[in-house]
Amino acid sequence: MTGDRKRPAGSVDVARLAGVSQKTVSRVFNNEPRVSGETRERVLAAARELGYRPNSAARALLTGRHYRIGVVSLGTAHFGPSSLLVALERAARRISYSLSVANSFEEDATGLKAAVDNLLVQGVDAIILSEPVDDEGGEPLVIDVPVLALGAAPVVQAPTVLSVRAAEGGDAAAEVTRYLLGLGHRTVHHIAGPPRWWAARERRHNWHDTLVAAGAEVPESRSGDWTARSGYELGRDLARDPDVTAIFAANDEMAIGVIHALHEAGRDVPGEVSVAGFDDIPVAAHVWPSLTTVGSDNAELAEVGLTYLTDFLNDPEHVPPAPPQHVHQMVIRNSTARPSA
Amino acid sequence: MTGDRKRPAGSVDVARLAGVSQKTVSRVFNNEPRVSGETRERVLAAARELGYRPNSAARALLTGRHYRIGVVSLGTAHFGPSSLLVALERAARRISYSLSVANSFEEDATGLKAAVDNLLVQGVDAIILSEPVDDEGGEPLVIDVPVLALGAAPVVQAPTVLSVRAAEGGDAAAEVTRYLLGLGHRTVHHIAGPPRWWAARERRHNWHDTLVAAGAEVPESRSGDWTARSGYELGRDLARDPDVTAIFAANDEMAIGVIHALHEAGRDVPGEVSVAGFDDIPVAAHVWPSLTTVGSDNAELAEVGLTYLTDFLNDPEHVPPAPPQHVHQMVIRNSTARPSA
DNA sequence: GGGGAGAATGTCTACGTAGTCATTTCGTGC
DNA sequence: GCACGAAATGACTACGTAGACATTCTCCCC
Repeated sequence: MTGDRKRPAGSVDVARLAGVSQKTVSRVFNNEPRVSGETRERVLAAARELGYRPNSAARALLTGRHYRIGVVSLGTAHFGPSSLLVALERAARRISYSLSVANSFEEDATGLKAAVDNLLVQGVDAIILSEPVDDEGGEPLVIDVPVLALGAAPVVQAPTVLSVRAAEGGDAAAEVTRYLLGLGHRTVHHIAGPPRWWAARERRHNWHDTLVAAGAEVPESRSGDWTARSGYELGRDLARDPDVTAIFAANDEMAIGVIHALHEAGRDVPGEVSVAGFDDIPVAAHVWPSLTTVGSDNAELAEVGLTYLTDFLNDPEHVPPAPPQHVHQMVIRNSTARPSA
Repeated sequence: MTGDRKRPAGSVDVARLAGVSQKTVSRVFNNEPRVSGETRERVLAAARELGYRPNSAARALLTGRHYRIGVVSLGTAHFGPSSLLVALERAARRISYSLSVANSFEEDATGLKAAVDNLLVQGVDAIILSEPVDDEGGEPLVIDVPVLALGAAPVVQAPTVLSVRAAEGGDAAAEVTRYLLGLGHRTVHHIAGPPRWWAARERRHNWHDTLVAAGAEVPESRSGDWTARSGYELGRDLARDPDVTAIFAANDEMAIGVIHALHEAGRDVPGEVSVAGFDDIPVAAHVWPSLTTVGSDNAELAEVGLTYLTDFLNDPEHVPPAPPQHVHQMVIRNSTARPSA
């Protein structure tokens, strides 16, 4: 009945059907004020009949705005990045933006640049670096749209670089380390994340400084790759050392791997060795023993960061003075205890 | 030195600098054959100097192709969907497509429609439904681009609906159930996923049919929400029932929750109760006890599905006769064993 | 050296929308 | 009933690219 439409209806078709000019259709769909209620109704009815949908490409061509934000995530399905991505999409959609994703894969040295280029080519109004890594190559990444870095500001050259920082005194890694020392452990061993990652370096750094400040011996730390498997492998070495009574892993999955290794070696957790993780992944409360860890509210981080970013996009002159902050929350469960004896 | 460019360079600017026509620039950037090597060089040099990047919006406006694929994922950070998303992006980028994500949130009944609309508005060449859920409303979802359903074909009305199916005889849930029965368990209890989810229904269905085929009693199954917490809560009930000796959870996280509940109730796993999961998440090998589960190669699923889809987009007349298939692989670990006496 | 084929490049145009500015319509006061 | 400002609408145009078609150039052969 409606006739087959070879190509989708445009605002001109809607205008013809509604008996108005194309410009008026444009006005209706952009919620411009100078349109009478009756005309608006008529246009909307016509649009509905034709199944009209504004052409985003034409709009972007003309205005230069895409209403799309690119997110550089990492090529992993770890809980942190994944939940952040979900939260970002949700926050973006609420303000009528859409999200494009590009992953920077660990094994590919040029991954970050390739991911960013992929986003720039398709047209994005800004780029969010979720869990940034540093480019090893040394030459800074050139990005010609504003950048929001979540958690850190890596070496990028962009018109504007915004960031969401950890709250003052909210060094979560330090808090965990202090907590373990406070239980009576002589020192705390650390299993770090890959050093390329800003988050991994920061956690290691805070752990290190906390030990030094407390006058505790600083054991050598070794780096895993965030996976439970890497935690397991590094954990087997630690399990052999009877002096090890407390281990802080840079994320929960490695912590779970460490506990696995300790179990296998016959060392009780937390009886002989305390283990703490980082992230508070959903299973952390349900593994055996349940994991002491630090959670962060990724939903809020995404919401706050995205608002900060789009506020800037809408009014670049008016950069908020202070970047928003992000807080962590330690959760004490059963994988940590006072040292025996 | 390069002078400030208020707006980014276009192909016209490049053409002027290179001393050629705009159309020739277009040819170079589209790898068209009729361009001499020397001209190509000159154009590329000019483009480099100006920092030229083809305007995707203009191209999309003219050609109607966006080289962008929309993925409807779910608003969760579970391993299955997340790893699939990562794999899809990787596969898409390899063939010069980009990916837009929209999440359909569980709590929002209109989530699926809203997610799809968000994708359609921004312009995508096709939509991938990862882990589809059925719209409860009953009225089918109308999508005016081709759709690829991974794992199932939900009720959508689209010009083309492709799907990737489970391989023949690859009923992974059936395989797990048979395996548990084969160990000597009288029957197998099941903790299902949310019934809206196609995957949850299918696993439950296969579990059910396998029990019936084996002449085993079919216990009532209850549904969780994929989280470890829901598995824990449902598991507490099962832990009280001494007849329960084998439990098959619809995903690994719920299985971990179930084991938690059993531990708490003092029931040994796998000594008294065997528990199997589904997905083979990375920590499954490292929890205590390590988890018997079923893994699937999401990277391959993404690769195969995306190739199938883009082949179709490039040549719609030539639909491959049979949809590609997807295989699962059972991994037996320490959470399952023969029933004790 | 004229002709011709094919390679290389150019000209012109349309895609669908929103900005700019012009024009029409409406309501109000006198 | 006329002037006048504001509200409502319209006409025209540009955005950056690629398709269709035209034109020029190159090389080779008789």
